[in-house]
Amino acid sequence: MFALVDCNNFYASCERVFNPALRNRPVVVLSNNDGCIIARSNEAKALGIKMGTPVFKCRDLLRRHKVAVFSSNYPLYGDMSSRVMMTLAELVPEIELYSIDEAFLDMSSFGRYDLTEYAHLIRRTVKQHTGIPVCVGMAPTKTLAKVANRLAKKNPEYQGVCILSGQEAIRSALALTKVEDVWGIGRQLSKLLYAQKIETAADLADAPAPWVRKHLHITGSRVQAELNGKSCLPMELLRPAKQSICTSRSFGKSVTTWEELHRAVATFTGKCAVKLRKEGAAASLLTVFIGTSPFEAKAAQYWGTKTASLPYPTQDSIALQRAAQVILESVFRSGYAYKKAGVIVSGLMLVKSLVRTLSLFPEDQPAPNERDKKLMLVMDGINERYGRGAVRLASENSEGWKPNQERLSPYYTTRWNDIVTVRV
DNA sequence: TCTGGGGTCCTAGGACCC
DNA sequence: TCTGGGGTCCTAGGACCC
Repeated sequence: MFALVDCNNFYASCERVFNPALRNRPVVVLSNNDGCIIARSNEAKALGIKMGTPVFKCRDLLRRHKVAVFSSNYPLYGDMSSRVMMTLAELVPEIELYSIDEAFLDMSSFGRYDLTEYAHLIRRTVKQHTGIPVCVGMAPTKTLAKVANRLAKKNPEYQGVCILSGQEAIRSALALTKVEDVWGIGRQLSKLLYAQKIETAADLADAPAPWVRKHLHITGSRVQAELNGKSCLPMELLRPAKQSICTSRSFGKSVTTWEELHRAVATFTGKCAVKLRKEGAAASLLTVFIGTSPFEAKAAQYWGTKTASLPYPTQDSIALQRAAQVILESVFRSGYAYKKAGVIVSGLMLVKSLVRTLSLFPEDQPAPNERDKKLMLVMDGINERYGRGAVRLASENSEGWKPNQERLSPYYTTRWNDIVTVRV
């Protein structure tokens, strides 16, 4: 048996933990740049606010119902997530951190336990330790555990717990689940499935396997097998090494000058470098992209992206920024109102297993700068001790492109000065 | 005025090797 | 009229997830 533990309305719940005045009030959390609604409390869902709605389209509704609106506060959500995960890790021998608000638990060693009772214990303990409400679904495969979790969320009478063991329980759960709500079946595939009159998870489980293999490929076949109780997706206890790292933002206002765009790209590159060093990885490829707003129908549109390979794999902010500037120069076109930019590092290798490839012409080969390497260590050390951004490269500067973040709550759990803040 | 960010996996096709 | 068989690597594009 697998359990899927999923936090309810996670970001909205995080905002509530430290602000009791928000209980029973509709709460929404916005995307970066305060653009879209990306989390809603149950009260906000009941008002008909849809996931992903642009704020400007429902500003009236938010005001009318006195909805509490927050910019996203990732330091808070990340910290609350690790508290939830630490609590879960104490309750079961093996846990897979699946996303910021979800974890799979291996329940195979709980044969002698009453699973329903244990699921309720998990819920109570997480609530008590962290203040975050969760739902628990259990079933013989991960995909079925997802189905179970969804039923636990949708049906208040389940009190946050749904156990699917036995054929009958599984079959009726599948009949109640629309095919587009199955994990791994997105918009495009459900369109294809509906055209074949495959409308529920039960229909998909019963569909001819060769047809599924042909049209939904290997991943779809696995989903089908998992719905039929055959476990294909094992627990993944170690997070696999990252293959790419991306930092990108929409801008608070349009950016037209080279200087502002350069500052943004330098900042994103610096953030990628920090993430690389945290991952213990070095990048051999660097991508820079910049673009105008696709929503401005009348304005001139431009989307520029370019990838360059680096002379040697590196995690050095300075080397990466130099390379990023060269790429930016080649994609930059003046005369456009830029709204977004980003940097991707890829071709990652773990530093500890890095073997330097020597050049046939060593005198031409650019060499890593040993002094800068030490500088990075010192910078990371200072920022670790005194807080993110305590020291940075001068090129990293948010002037001119800073995203909107008007409704930010305090960093309740990660910044001393914010801990004493009381908000009503 | 105002529309997110960060990832993964799979497939097909092209270029190349012997 | 007729032109092999067995591979790898890379990239772009499309699908999915949270």
